[in-house]
Amino acid sequence: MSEETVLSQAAPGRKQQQRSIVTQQKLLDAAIEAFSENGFKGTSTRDIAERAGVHHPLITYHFKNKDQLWRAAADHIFIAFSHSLAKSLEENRDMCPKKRMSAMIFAYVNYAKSQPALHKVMVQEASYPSPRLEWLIEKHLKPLFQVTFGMIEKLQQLGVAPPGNPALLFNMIRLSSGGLLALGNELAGSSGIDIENPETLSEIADMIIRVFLPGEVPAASAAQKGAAA
Amino acid sequence: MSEETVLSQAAPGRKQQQRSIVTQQKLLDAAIEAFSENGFKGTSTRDIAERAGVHHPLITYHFKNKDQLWRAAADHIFIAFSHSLAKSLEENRDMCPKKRMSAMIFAYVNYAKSQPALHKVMVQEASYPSPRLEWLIEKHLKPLFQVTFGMIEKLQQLGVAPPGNPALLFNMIRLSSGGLLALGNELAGSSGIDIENPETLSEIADMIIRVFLPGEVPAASAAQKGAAA
DNA sequence: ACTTTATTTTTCCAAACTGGAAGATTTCCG
DNA sequence: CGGAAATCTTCCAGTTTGGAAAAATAAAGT
Repeated sequence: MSEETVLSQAAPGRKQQQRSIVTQQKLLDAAIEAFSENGFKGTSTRDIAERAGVHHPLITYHFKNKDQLWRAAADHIFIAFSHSLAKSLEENRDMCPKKRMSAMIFAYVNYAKSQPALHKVMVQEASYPSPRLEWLIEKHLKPLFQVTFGMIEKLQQLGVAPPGNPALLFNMIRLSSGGLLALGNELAGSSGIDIENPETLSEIADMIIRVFLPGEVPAASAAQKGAAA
Repeated sequence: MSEETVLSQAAPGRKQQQRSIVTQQKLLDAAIEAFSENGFKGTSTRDIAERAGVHHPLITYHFKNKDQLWRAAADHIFIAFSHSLAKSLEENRDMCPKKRMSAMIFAYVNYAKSQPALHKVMVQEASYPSPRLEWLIEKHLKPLFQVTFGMIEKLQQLGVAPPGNPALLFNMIRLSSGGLLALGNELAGSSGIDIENPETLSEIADMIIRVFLPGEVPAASAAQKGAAA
């Protein structure tokens, strides 16, 4: 059953059907929504099936059980997210470090808007230790963060980002974008911030850059990247 | 039964007993913990009673029902929080605006550490619209935020805080402190950040100030407050 | 001490919901 | 058409749900 499903199914005599892919997709979308709203414990497989408009035993069929469905949903979110960041990095390969990071922040904000579950699920799972949290950290967070820490450090060396623990700085950027958008329902009422307005998104990204990357790249390293080895 | 319980009980013939206060406190603490971990829907009254080490019908007795218990728990968190902020403001009444805001950020970070539920509950409730979210916004968030928006605006006028929508700026500060601490379980594994270490807390507060309040107060307004009316 | 009230304990309920299994049925590919 | 893939229906045994009601205990108030 294709890359979407749990563990490759050895040698299936026949290829996966189109409708099956559609069903899996609907279940994944519904699962992401439900898990991000109510957490793992607070979500029932029946709730997910209902949101997907699908009979609940199909979860067993496609994903084996609730836990595997959760993992597939998390994969879905984080793989798409890291693709989105990678694409941004790729497109700005030749820009200066500050422009590259700025582009990444834009990508971050936009992805967080289209998929608020990215951050909600993290908060849900970080509430208390669990095997899922460990899995999430090892499989998705660490690899993603390692890359970013390096970028931040370089920006600090260039005087673009303020000094201090780069991991801390990165997490603040992360929360100012993803964390902010996850609060969408609250911000409208409490702060008059409308995250549905596309202009608000640019406003957020701009402010993050203004605040976290206030310096300018020295002329020496502006042309191409690599200055301090 | 005292200010802790739901709606004053007209004229009780006798005064509340000490053990009752203790029970209510235990239930509130347990409720805060449980609701912040699993959200309203994902938390059962029995789970709360168990954490409190108390028989579950006592919830009905003291708080009427699950919804009222949630509200009492939220009140408990937010009232203590706003007291903590008010105290900080009071103690630094005569300082310059930047020092005053810095002190408030310290207070914020420290409260968020001692009560991570402050932010967790917000994310939980902001997941989807609900009467609880509306109530929270109107009763606690709006009043609290109004004050802070004003402080931020003044700091922007003084050139201490970067320009832009003050509400946005404030929410970023809020997420960089409260939001960060709510992710404690994750940060240790993903970023090597140990929020149990008291030094980490100062590091966080320092960085927030460095990043969000980079400017210095002009000498003219440094002596006392009020410069621009 | 004795009555009255506040608080806790025990027991119960009816309903909804839990994750998952099993088998019948339909749809699609070759 | 034959067979595999996917879906639908039905069922289950058990737990959990929020809350009610009544019985028991502990603390005041006098």
